[in-house]
Amino acid sequence: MDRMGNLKRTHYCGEVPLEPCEVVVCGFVQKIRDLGNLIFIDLRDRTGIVQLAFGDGTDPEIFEKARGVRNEYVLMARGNITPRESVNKEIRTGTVEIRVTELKILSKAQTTPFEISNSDKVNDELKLKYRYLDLRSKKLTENIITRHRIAQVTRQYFYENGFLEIETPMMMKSTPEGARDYLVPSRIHDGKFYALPQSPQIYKQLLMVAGFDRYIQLARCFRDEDLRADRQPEFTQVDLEMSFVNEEDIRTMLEGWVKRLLKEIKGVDIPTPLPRLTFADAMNRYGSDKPDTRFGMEIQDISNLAAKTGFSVFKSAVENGGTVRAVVAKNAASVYSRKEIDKLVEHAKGIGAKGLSYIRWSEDTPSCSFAKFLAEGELEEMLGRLGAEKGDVVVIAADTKKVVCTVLGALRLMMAKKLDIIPRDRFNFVWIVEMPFFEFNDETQQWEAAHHPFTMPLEECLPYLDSDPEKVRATAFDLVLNGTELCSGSMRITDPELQNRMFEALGLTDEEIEAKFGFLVDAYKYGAPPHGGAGFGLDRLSMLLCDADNLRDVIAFPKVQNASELMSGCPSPVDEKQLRELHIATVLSDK
RNA sequence: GGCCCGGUAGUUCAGUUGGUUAGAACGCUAGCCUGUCACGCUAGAGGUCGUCGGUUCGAGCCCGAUCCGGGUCGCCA
Repeated sequence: MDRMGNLKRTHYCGEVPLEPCEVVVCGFVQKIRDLGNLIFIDLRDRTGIVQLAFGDGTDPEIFEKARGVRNEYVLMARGNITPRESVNKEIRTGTVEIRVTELKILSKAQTTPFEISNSDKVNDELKLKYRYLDLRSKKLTENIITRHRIAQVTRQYFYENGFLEIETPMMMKSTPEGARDYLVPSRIHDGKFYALPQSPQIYKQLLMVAGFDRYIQLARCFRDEDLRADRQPEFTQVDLEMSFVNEEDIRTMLEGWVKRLLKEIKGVDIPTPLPRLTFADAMNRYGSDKPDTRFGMEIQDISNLAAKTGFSVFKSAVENGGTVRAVVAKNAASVYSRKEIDKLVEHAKGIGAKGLSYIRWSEDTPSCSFAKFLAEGELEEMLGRLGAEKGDVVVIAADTKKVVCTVLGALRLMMAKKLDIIPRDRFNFVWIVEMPFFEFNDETQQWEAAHHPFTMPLEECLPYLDSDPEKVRATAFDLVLNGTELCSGSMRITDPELQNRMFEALGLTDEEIEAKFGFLVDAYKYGAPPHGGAGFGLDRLSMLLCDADNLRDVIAFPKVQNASELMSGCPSPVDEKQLRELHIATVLSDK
């Protein structure tokens, strides 16, 4: 193996000049093509690939050395950029090659457990165990670099707008409301714990009280909850807070940022202001608080029509204050056979529906699951009202409004995916505004705060706070992109009395309020600018801008479904000695 | 915690009704090859069929349990 010595890299592989000159490049061996008296090596670094050529005038000693090179060896090569005899149009440097005059093998490599250039197809478990190898792949390298650029544009934008980047503590007070905390035991304080932040929420509000006026942080956040494709236990949030603004001002600021990002990262112009939907509209039309608006198939209310029929399921739903609604899937009859529709029905039941009615119109006569309850002409009237035509499939749910919307919202998405009618490379942002302040918990049969307890209700809703929780809406808003929730924001409560009422509404006693949030309530007694802000999921945003469908593809060292990391094997047991120092005794579960 | 999917050479996969020595491609090793870029040709090595148990004369295949990974529901104020 060689040392670099005095040799210095002059160019990255993917960025070499395309005219004759001498260069020094470094990188990993992507591919070797040995033709006997002629050897080609594709050398790869984070910028791309360049071809090294040996033979035809190469010093015999260097040629012999090149013969010993294997995939993923780390090389440094000096040589002359020379036009190629035949061009590779796939890569930027495809018109040239480097005739090597000096070759250093800086590191050898064992045969890798999978081929880097083919890693797309390899099982995730293996790739995650050797994450550092998978990160060499083109896709992950590009994603990680794109993420860097997103962070860079983000900082630039907010700096330009007068935001200060301020770090908040990673070890903070545990506040068990909401998601589970990751705890950090204290060695010095027997039996006491820090928590890792679920978000810097309280600190950033206190920064406003401290007068910093505009704050931004690319903040690491931690939640000890189960994972999903779009949920990691450890994630990064573009966290910001502004003083002397209203929620409209916050949204405008965010829109400017989103517009800049899409332009600089994707080269796409998105019109601002971004469209907005009230929470109620989103639920009514899309059955979701994070609607994918890239396609239609909106939910239609046919309650009054359905109530007239002889179908008792429809009638009783409406009579009991519920609703009957439908989604029409255009030209779906060929894809949705009876069997496929049965699957839909099963799925609907899995998410809370008692059943599902449908009309499948493939032949001249539509086949309708509740036809025998209908009088002459009623089916035609229904189809006409829904705008359904031959070839379409209609699914109908009858239940409480909440169940109907949720079920049809899920089916709408499912069917659209299967029918492949969702346009890719569209960026449909939508604000969800006028979020409800409380939500009804079916289990406890109580109204509970839908957001964190610092969220300000809408001014006009304050009178209903105690009397009529259902009517109270919050200053909270979400930003949704293509059906993924990216951002949550709101104005904050700065009135200590109102804040105390909120804590009480959450079921906290005075003692608990004092112990957990006393410092925050106190802070607001010393002069607090009106303020609000938002937290924006950087990982999810990166995922969407990289056209990835899993957060793992935009996080360098992600965790898997059971929250462990396959490469290092954490979490792992620790020494007895460490536990004793931390005053910790473990109680293992039966398993 | 529930439901669904997956686990066979290093990798991606195939494997018939339960039946002889478990195959292919890529990768790897060796040899040949002066313009390749999915280089080509020849030969070779490489397997605890995730693990444990059961049924059977006989299990990659059937049954049970379990581990690992993925998706999803619950959960994520």
